[in-house]
Amino acid sequence: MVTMRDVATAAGVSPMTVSNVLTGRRATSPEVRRAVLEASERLGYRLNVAARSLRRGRTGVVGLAVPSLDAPYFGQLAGRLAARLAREGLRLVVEQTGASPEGEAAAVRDSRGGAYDGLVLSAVGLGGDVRALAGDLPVVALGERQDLRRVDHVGMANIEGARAAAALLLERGCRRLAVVGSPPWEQLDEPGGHDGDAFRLRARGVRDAVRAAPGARVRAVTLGTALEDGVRCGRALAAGEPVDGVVALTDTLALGVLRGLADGGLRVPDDVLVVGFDDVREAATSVPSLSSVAPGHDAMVEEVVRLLLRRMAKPAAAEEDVVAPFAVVERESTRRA
Amino acid sequence: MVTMRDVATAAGVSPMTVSNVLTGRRATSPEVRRAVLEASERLGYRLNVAARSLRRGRTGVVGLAVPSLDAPYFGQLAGRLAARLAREGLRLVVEQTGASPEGEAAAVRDSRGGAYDGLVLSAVGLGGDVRALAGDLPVVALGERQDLRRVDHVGMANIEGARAAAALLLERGCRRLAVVGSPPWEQLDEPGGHDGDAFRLRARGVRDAVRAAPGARVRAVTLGTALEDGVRCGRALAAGEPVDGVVALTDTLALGVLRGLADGGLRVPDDVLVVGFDDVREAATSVPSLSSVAPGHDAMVEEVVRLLLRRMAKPAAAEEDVVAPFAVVERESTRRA
DNA sequence: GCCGCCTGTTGTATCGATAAACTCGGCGGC
DNA sequence: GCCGCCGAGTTTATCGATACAACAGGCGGC
Repeated sequence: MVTMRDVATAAGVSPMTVSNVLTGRRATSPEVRRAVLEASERLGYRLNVAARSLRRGRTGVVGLAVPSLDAPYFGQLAGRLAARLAREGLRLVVEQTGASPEGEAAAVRDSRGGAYDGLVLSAVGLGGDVRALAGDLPVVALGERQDLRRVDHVGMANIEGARAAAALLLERGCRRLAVVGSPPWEQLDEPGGHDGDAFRLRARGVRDAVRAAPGARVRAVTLGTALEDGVRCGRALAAGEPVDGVVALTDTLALGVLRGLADGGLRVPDDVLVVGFDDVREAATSVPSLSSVAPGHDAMVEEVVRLLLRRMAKPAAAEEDVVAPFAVVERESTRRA
Repeated sequence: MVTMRDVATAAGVSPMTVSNVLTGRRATSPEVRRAVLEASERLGYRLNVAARSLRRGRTGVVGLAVPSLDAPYFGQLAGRLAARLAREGLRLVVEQTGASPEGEAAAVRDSRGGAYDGLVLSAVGLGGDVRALAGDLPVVALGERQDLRRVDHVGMANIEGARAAAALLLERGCRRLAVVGSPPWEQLDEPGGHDGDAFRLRARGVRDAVRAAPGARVRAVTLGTALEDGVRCGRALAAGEPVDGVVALTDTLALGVLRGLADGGLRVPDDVLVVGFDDVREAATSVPSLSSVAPGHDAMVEEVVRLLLRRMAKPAAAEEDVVAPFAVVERESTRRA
């Protein structure tokens, strides 16, 4: 392996000068600079990032821990965040937690080893005192565990957004709704275990809207959260007691539901209206295109970066909890003929 | 920051003993082990990965560089690969190259800094001597640049797969085909610039199949490679000279085409048949579901890991170039009523 | 003409973990 | 009863880059 010392020897200067030339942190004479760059090029020198970050105590890398990499929502989040952080001179690396509290805790703990200057944690299961786990590592949480304490947090308007989504269906005349992805109805207000997760909050929003609509009913159908689970829910809905509107708590589920309803012979929007949540890119181009709650992706990414940079600069700053503005985007899946 | 020395002092042993207890590389007495673990826990000790990898020369991390994180194909690849590498005790981190040769070259160069023990490069634009760029870093390339020299490579059966996809349409009676995502037809055999990329290879496969079918014609429609570009292609096809079969060179394009054709009032499969390539998860659940060429994802991941581990163990081994077996998966989009 | 200052360069110590060599008490073998 | 060996632990040196202080030399000011 070629080290700075090798380059220094080849260029006839000290290692420190090589460092100065390559980082540009100190002035160097043009001749020396040229000699160093030439030697570095010729030897194929590569800076050792482990050595640098050991010495500097920083890496210039931000981690993003997501439940799974193959869900469109997280992929799109990662893409946006990577692009935004690049503008700050930071690299993003993404890793997968497997959607388990243990995986998420491990991601936080491991990140304290100094591999990242900061961590964006898209938590679905982890609760409790994340700050204690994170130590002095700057962490910004996404997702909706109410008991994510003492960390900066960027949230969505889950309740309000879902309420608006359900209200849209009700406005379009639906009276027999189904919620796909909701926890069992009777658990919505229980504290404990999963209190505060996005699914529960969104389900509450739907319930609120239904309660406010005279004559409307709603039932929960839940078989998981993956695309294929949505398909199964859609089939179950087509086969069971008739419904005229479906609120799917994520777009991934909603896209599955579209498929499942088609399997069961129901047409959207002719027989049933469907609305999703998250406004993933695919929602705009599915057949039929999917109405969805857009949680303000760009604003969220902006806030995540702002909070992260602020905490990296001021470790002791007070925690912030911000919620991005949402919008309901109406598309074919809720448009009455 | 709590270091090993701090833990050692607290436990009344030497730092080396702490290291031995925590890594388990040497036997230690039960009492000492307990004392060390207790102290480590109490002080909230976290191993510094920079220091470890500086000393060890390895990190236990494999990098995956993909053009973009928000394309379903790459997200799904990342998910699969992460899961598979976890079984080998390796972590995967993913980064985005922006689909540019510069971004890809930068990913390779940066990875030589010792951040990763190996790199999986999903290249779309990078050509030339990747080995020279990579130096001693183990690299396994995915994607189809023919001039990716002197690196291990896991490929798809692009020509054969695309030929089979087109053959499927021809078998179903299509005679006026369109290829979406193809380079301009007259460039298919040109050497140079982009010779060998997946789109060109796949387009050639389509051409081969059409040439072998008496009376069949084909034209290329290309406006980009993103989902939205597929939509525009679909609309253009619906508006232009009639076609009865579409080969989209990626599933992402194909899903867009389905939407675009619907916009143009054409029904799939009644008016037009559509087949994609990649067999992303969404293909199984779109409406209509999408026939696609499955490039053998699991086999590919298996081979990638095998080649990577082999090269990490034997840096001087001869380069291998393997191609996974493909299969055409037929779904609704090519099924005649 | 001497002094302080500025610019460019160099030694030295250090970041934290660990490989390798070394120490020491106990124990079985001949 | 002595020797060599083994297990458990310690010491020392090192991985590669860089913060920091020290240092050489040129130059303008009084």
